[in-house]
Amino acid sequence: MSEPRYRRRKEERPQEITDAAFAVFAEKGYAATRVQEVAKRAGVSKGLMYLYFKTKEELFKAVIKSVVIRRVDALVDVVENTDLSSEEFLRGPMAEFMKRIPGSPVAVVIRLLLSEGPRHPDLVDYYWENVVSKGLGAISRFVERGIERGEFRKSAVSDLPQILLAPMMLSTVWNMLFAKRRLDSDKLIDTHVDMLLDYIRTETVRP
Amino acid sequence: MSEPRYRRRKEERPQEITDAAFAVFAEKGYAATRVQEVAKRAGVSKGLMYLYFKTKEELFKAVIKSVVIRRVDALVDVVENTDLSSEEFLRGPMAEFMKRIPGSPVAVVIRLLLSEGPRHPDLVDYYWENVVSKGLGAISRFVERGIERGEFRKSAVSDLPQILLAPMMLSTVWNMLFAKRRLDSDKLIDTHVDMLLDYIRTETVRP
Amino acid sequence: MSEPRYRRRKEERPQEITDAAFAVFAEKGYAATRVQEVAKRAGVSKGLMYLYFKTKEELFKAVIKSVVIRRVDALVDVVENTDLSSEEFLRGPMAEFMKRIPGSPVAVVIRLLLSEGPRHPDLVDYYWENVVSKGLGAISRFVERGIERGEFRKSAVSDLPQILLAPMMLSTVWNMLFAKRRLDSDKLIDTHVDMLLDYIRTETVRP
Amino acid sequence: MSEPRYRRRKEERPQEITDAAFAVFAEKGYAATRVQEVAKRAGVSKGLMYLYFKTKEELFKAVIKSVVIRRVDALVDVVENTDLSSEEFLRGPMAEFMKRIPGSPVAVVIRLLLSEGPRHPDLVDYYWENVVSKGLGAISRFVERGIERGEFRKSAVSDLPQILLAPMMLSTVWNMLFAKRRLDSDKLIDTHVDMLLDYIRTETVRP
DNA sequence: GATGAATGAGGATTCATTCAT
DNA sequence: TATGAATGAATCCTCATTCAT
Repeated sequence: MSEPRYRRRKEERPQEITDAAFAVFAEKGYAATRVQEVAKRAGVSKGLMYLYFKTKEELFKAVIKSVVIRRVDALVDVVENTDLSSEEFLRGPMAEFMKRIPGSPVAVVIRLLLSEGPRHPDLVDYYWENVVSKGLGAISRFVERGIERGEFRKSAVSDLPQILLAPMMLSTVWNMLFAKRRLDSDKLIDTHVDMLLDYIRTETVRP
Repeated sequence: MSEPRYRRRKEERPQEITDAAFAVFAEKGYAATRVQEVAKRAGVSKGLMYLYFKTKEELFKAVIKSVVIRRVDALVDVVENTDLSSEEFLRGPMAEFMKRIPGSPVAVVIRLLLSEGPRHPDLVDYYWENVVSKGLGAISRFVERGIERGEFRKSAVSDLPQILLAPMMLSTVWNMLFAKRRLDSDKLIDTHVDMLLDYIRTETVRP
Repeated sequence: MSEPRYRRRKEERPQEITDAAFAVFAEKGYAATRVQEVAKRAGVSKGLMYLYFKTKEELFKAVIKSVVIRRVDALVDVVENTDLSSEEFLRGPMAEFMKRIPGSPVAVVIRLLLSEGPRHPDLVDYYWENVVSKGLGAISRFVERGIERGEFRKSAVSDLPQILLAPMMLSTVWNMLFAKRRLDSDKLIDTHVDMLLDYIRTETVRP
Repeated sequence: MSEPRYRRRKEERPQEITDAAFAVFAEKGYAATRVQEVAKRAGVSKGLMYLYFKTKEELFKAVIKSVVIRRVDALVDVVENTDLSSEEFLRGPMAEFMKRIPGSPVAVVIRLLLSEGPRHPDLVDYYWENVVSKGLGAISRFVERGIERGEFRKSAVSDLPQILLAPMMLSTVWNMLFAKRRLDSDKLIDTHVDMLLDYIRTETVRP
């Protein structure tokens, strides 16, 4: 009697729409994206979209947030709860994480925020609070812990957690701009981690 | 003796227009920029714009190129002709250069290319050939020269000149997104140069 | 209780729009017609026009075709299926047909094709194939049949079906140019038919 | 000292401009003609054109009139002063005249008047008075004279001088529309003259 | 709830005309 | 005079949003 499939779709609609929207925004950017096109990809009528999202801008915000929400705390949790040594953590989970970013939805979000950010300061704030500040906080704590444990020495890195992320950022931008000129993103990040460890490790490894 | 309605200034117009266009594009991005608005800022009528640039797109390309043209070879020349030691050069002119980028028109170009690039592959190619490939080439040669001179050891950096630019890139993106959350860009770059030198220098300095 | 802002009438719209467009094109010609004005006359918004016709040109073509389609085969059928004698047919249905043209939409189409034809060769071809060539073919067959039946003699008219239509054409152009200087179109055509019959009939009527 | 070539050009300018304008109008029609393009073809600057013709419309009128002025009275004179028999005149000079029209500037004028006429009633009046009414008047007088001389019988043709011009008109329109589908214009006119003579001649020629 | 027909403000572009040089 | 740089009204077309069905 009941129509569970229909009911189910109804609940999943917003997600389906933001997914479709994400895909189109990623491809064309905000301005060049037609609401119509998003509706089509979501398999939904234009009118229905406006039932869930009052304007194109609101849809845009929902898209950004939906991507962010799914990622937040992914890394943070691991940082706090790992029992690896600092070096092992950096070379392992941390490097893995950084290598994944350039090809991930986060890259798309960065691009979208770069172009639309100025007109959506609230979105930027949202991104800052939920992603960047949390992430940087975790890195800072990680470095402090390394120092406390005697694994790391004191250095400017303590105040500049961003330095860890620099190659990830470069790789992300590179991929978006010069996709056809390959950059060995993994090697870049590994080398940077090597370099960083040489720099902040207490025991000197090089002979 | 009323003011003349306009001045004839054929020579200066293109520059005046691209300058105004750069400002507006920087502020609003390509899509959100109205040709009308550019005209207004250039102190020129809408119609005149089309006398110098056939379409909005052509204007966009001209703007990008005008920025690029003015910068090209700035760094490259110095790299080739300096008589500083490799370390001095890195800490001096090279660091200076990298510190200037985030606040320069180049940052704007990067943002514009990130959002409009996919629809203007020729522009991206242009940027690649005139800026990125030249710059990376110069860095590569600089590293090789350091090795030949016995100042640097062989390392992954030889194949990854990008690693040198990573903090500059991060700083650039950071500034565009989080202008209000200050990042000590200079310290970031200096620290990175320290780290890099530690990594590739032949004589170990740390005790 | 207020009037609805608009009605949904997908089926009727194209016809309504081409009808309105025909009227405006007839009055002002293609170039001087504003899409806006057509919309207004059709009681429709500007935007809706573009839902049914992608460009002003496409609308133009649709208008021409809609007029043509409604007329095609009107005469042709009668020619093929009449059981009147050739003379009766010429003086009756054929003369009737020719007298109607100058005041009909076909006259407007001719005017539009004359001014816009060079830029729409496909339209001219369409008009040729669907109207002119069919019509001339029918006239040719009619003359041949008259000869076979012994009603008409062989003459240059067999190869020049256009000669029959000459006064119709003159009348059409006259009306469009000199509407205010009356031309007795009917008498012109009747006289021409008289003349033609005298010329091609086998039995000499005049004493 | 003096600059005769310069002076001479100055006097010929209006003619040169209307000639160039005629060519462009003939090719593109009034609306699609750019003043710029006319200036270019006349080898003159845009600004100078406006010294001779205050607006594009005025230029248009001048063009029409310049064509008309050169033709007026061409035929008329001959009609009045010939010493040929009526039949000889019809088969000779008159037929020649009609055969020339379809390929002459007059054809262009007709096309232009058809499309722009409604917005230039004064031009149409001008054309009427200087060309059509004179021409028709001459034909009428010619027919009357034939009757007086006993060469022609009384007929409807007396009141319908247009009937003589019908094939010329058809040929003219045909050429403008269907240039690529050849019509034997000369044969059409000759046949029509045959037909007409058979119709209005007093002595019956056919056996 | 769904749909997509209908709306109309907004933006790029053209081109007749003006006017500083 | 003669030029063509400069103007801006006018026009086509797009697309986010609404709303009758």
